[in-house]
Formats: sequence, C-alpha cells, structure tokens
Amino acid sequence: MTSLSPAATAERSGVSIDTLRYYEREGLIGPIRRTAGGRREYTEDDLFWIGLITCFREAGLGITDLRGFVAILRAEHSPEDRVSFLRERRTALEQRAAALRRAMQVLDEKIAYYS
Amino acid sequence: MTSLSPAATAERSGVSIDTLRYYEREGLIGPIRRTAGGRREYTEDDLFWIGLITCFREAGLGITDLRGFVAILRAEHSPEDRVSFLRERRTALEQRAAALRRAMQVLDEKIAYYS
DNA sequence: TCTTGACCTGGAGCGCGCTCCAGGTCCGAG
DNA sequence: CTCGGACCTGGAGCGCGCTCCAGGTCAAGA
Repeated sequence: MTSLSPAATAERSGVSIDTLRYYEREGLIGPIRRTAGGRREYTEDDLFWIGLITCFREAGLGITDLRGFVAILRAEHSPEDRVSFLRERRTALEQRAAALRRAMQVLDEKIAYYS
Repeated sequence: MTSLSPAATAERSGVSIDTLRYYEREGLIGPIRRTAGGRREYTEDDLFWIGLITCFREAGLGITDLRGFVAILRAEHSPEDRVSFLRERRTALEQRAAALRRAMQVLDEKIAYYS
C-alpha cells in the first residue's frame, strides 16, 4: 500500500501541512496512520477524503458543518437521519447558489451597461 | 423625499445598525446624509445600494472585493477598466458556482446511496 | 557518527467581518 | 423643563479558519 509523506500530501491535495494537521485536530480527516517514529503516513483514501473536504470548503461550508457531515457519515445513524441531514445541507447550498446567481446577474447587467 | 432612520433601515434591509455603520466606514455605502443634529438619514437609494452589497456578500464576496466594486462604479474609470474588472469578478463567481455544483453533486450521491 | 532537514506538539498570532460597549448627544412626548 | 430612548463616536472583543513559531524528535545520507 503506497503511503504519502505530509509534504507529498500537501503537494497533491493543494492543502498546506498546517491545514492538514488542523483538519485532523478538528476531526474532519483521519485519524491518520503513523510510523513507528510518530510521523504521519497518508493513504490514497485519505487523499480522496481530503479532496471531498476541500470541495465542501470551497463551496462555502464551515468547519462546523463539515464536522457534522463527517459525524453523520461515520457514526451510527439511521439512513433517515443521514438523508435528512444531507438534504438540509443541500438546501443550504441551493440558497448559496441562488445568491450567486443573483450576484452574477447584477454583474451581467453592469457589464452590459458599460459595454 | 422620504428618509429612513437607522433603525428603520436596519429593519428593512435586514442588516444590523452596527453593520450599516461598519459598511459606511469601509466605504461600501454612503456617505449617508445627516440631520442637523448628526443623525443618519438613509434614502431609498441607499437602501437599494445596501441590497446590492448584501447580495454580493451573500454570494461570498469579501469586503475588499466590494470596496473595489464600489470604487470602479463610482470613480472615473474607463468603460474598459470597468468591464474588465466586472468580468474578473464574474469569473470568480463562476468558479464558486462550480465548486457549489460539485459539492451538491457529492451530496446527491450520498443521498441516493442512503435512500 | 554527525549533520541536515522533514516532521512532531502545543500554543500564540492574525485578518476578516462583524458585534458590543462606554460615555456622551439629540430630541419628541409629557 | 425633564425624561427616556434612539442615536452618536472610538475602540475593544470575538469566532472562524487558518498560519506561524519554539523547542524538540526522527531518519537518511556523507
């Protein structure tokens, strides 16, 4: 199984080493496997998960939201709980998307006006 | 010309009085007309502008971005400058929108999985 | 073995976007 | 004229999401 050093993981994920540690402390990723000497060894799975987290962060979700997301996917919850949680998050994202569309429309109007 | 007290403006715009003052300090709105005694009197135009600012804030633009936006619309800039600035902002918003779509897709997959 | 550099931990620091507070002023109702 | 509440200013405080730092450990190469 290939394993990645912190530096390589930061490189490949586009997330800084400090931020990776921060995410781990906050419970968004990991716990990350360690070598005998205590160094972190990330796996491809970890990398994938980091990608998910990054995707949500870029979409504007906060750390707290993401903690909830992780909890719901990992812990024992009924499918109904999971689905309702996920739907709530989805609705929130839709509202953000609507705000974005409004803002873009305003920009388009201004662009048209000055063009 | 109708004019609005700070409290009424906060009420109608959904932005707190403190935040209205903050936006004014930051140059995002105003300067707001004052009464002889020094109290602020907002106009309908101010309210409209506050709505624009709020729209952009909700879409995720930062205060600095908005200061740039205000500057470009108010100060003397060539139409080309304005348009290129606006297009840049638009592109940034599009990227945010793309991130949102990706995140929503992930949620949809999870929802489908647990449904 | 020694050096060097990547990594470790715990905690402090920082920029953003508000939010709150103290201490004072304005002004309409009684 | 007095009272009280809305408003004023300048500045401190706060939560978030990192980011940086000190002081120490691990491990590969010379």
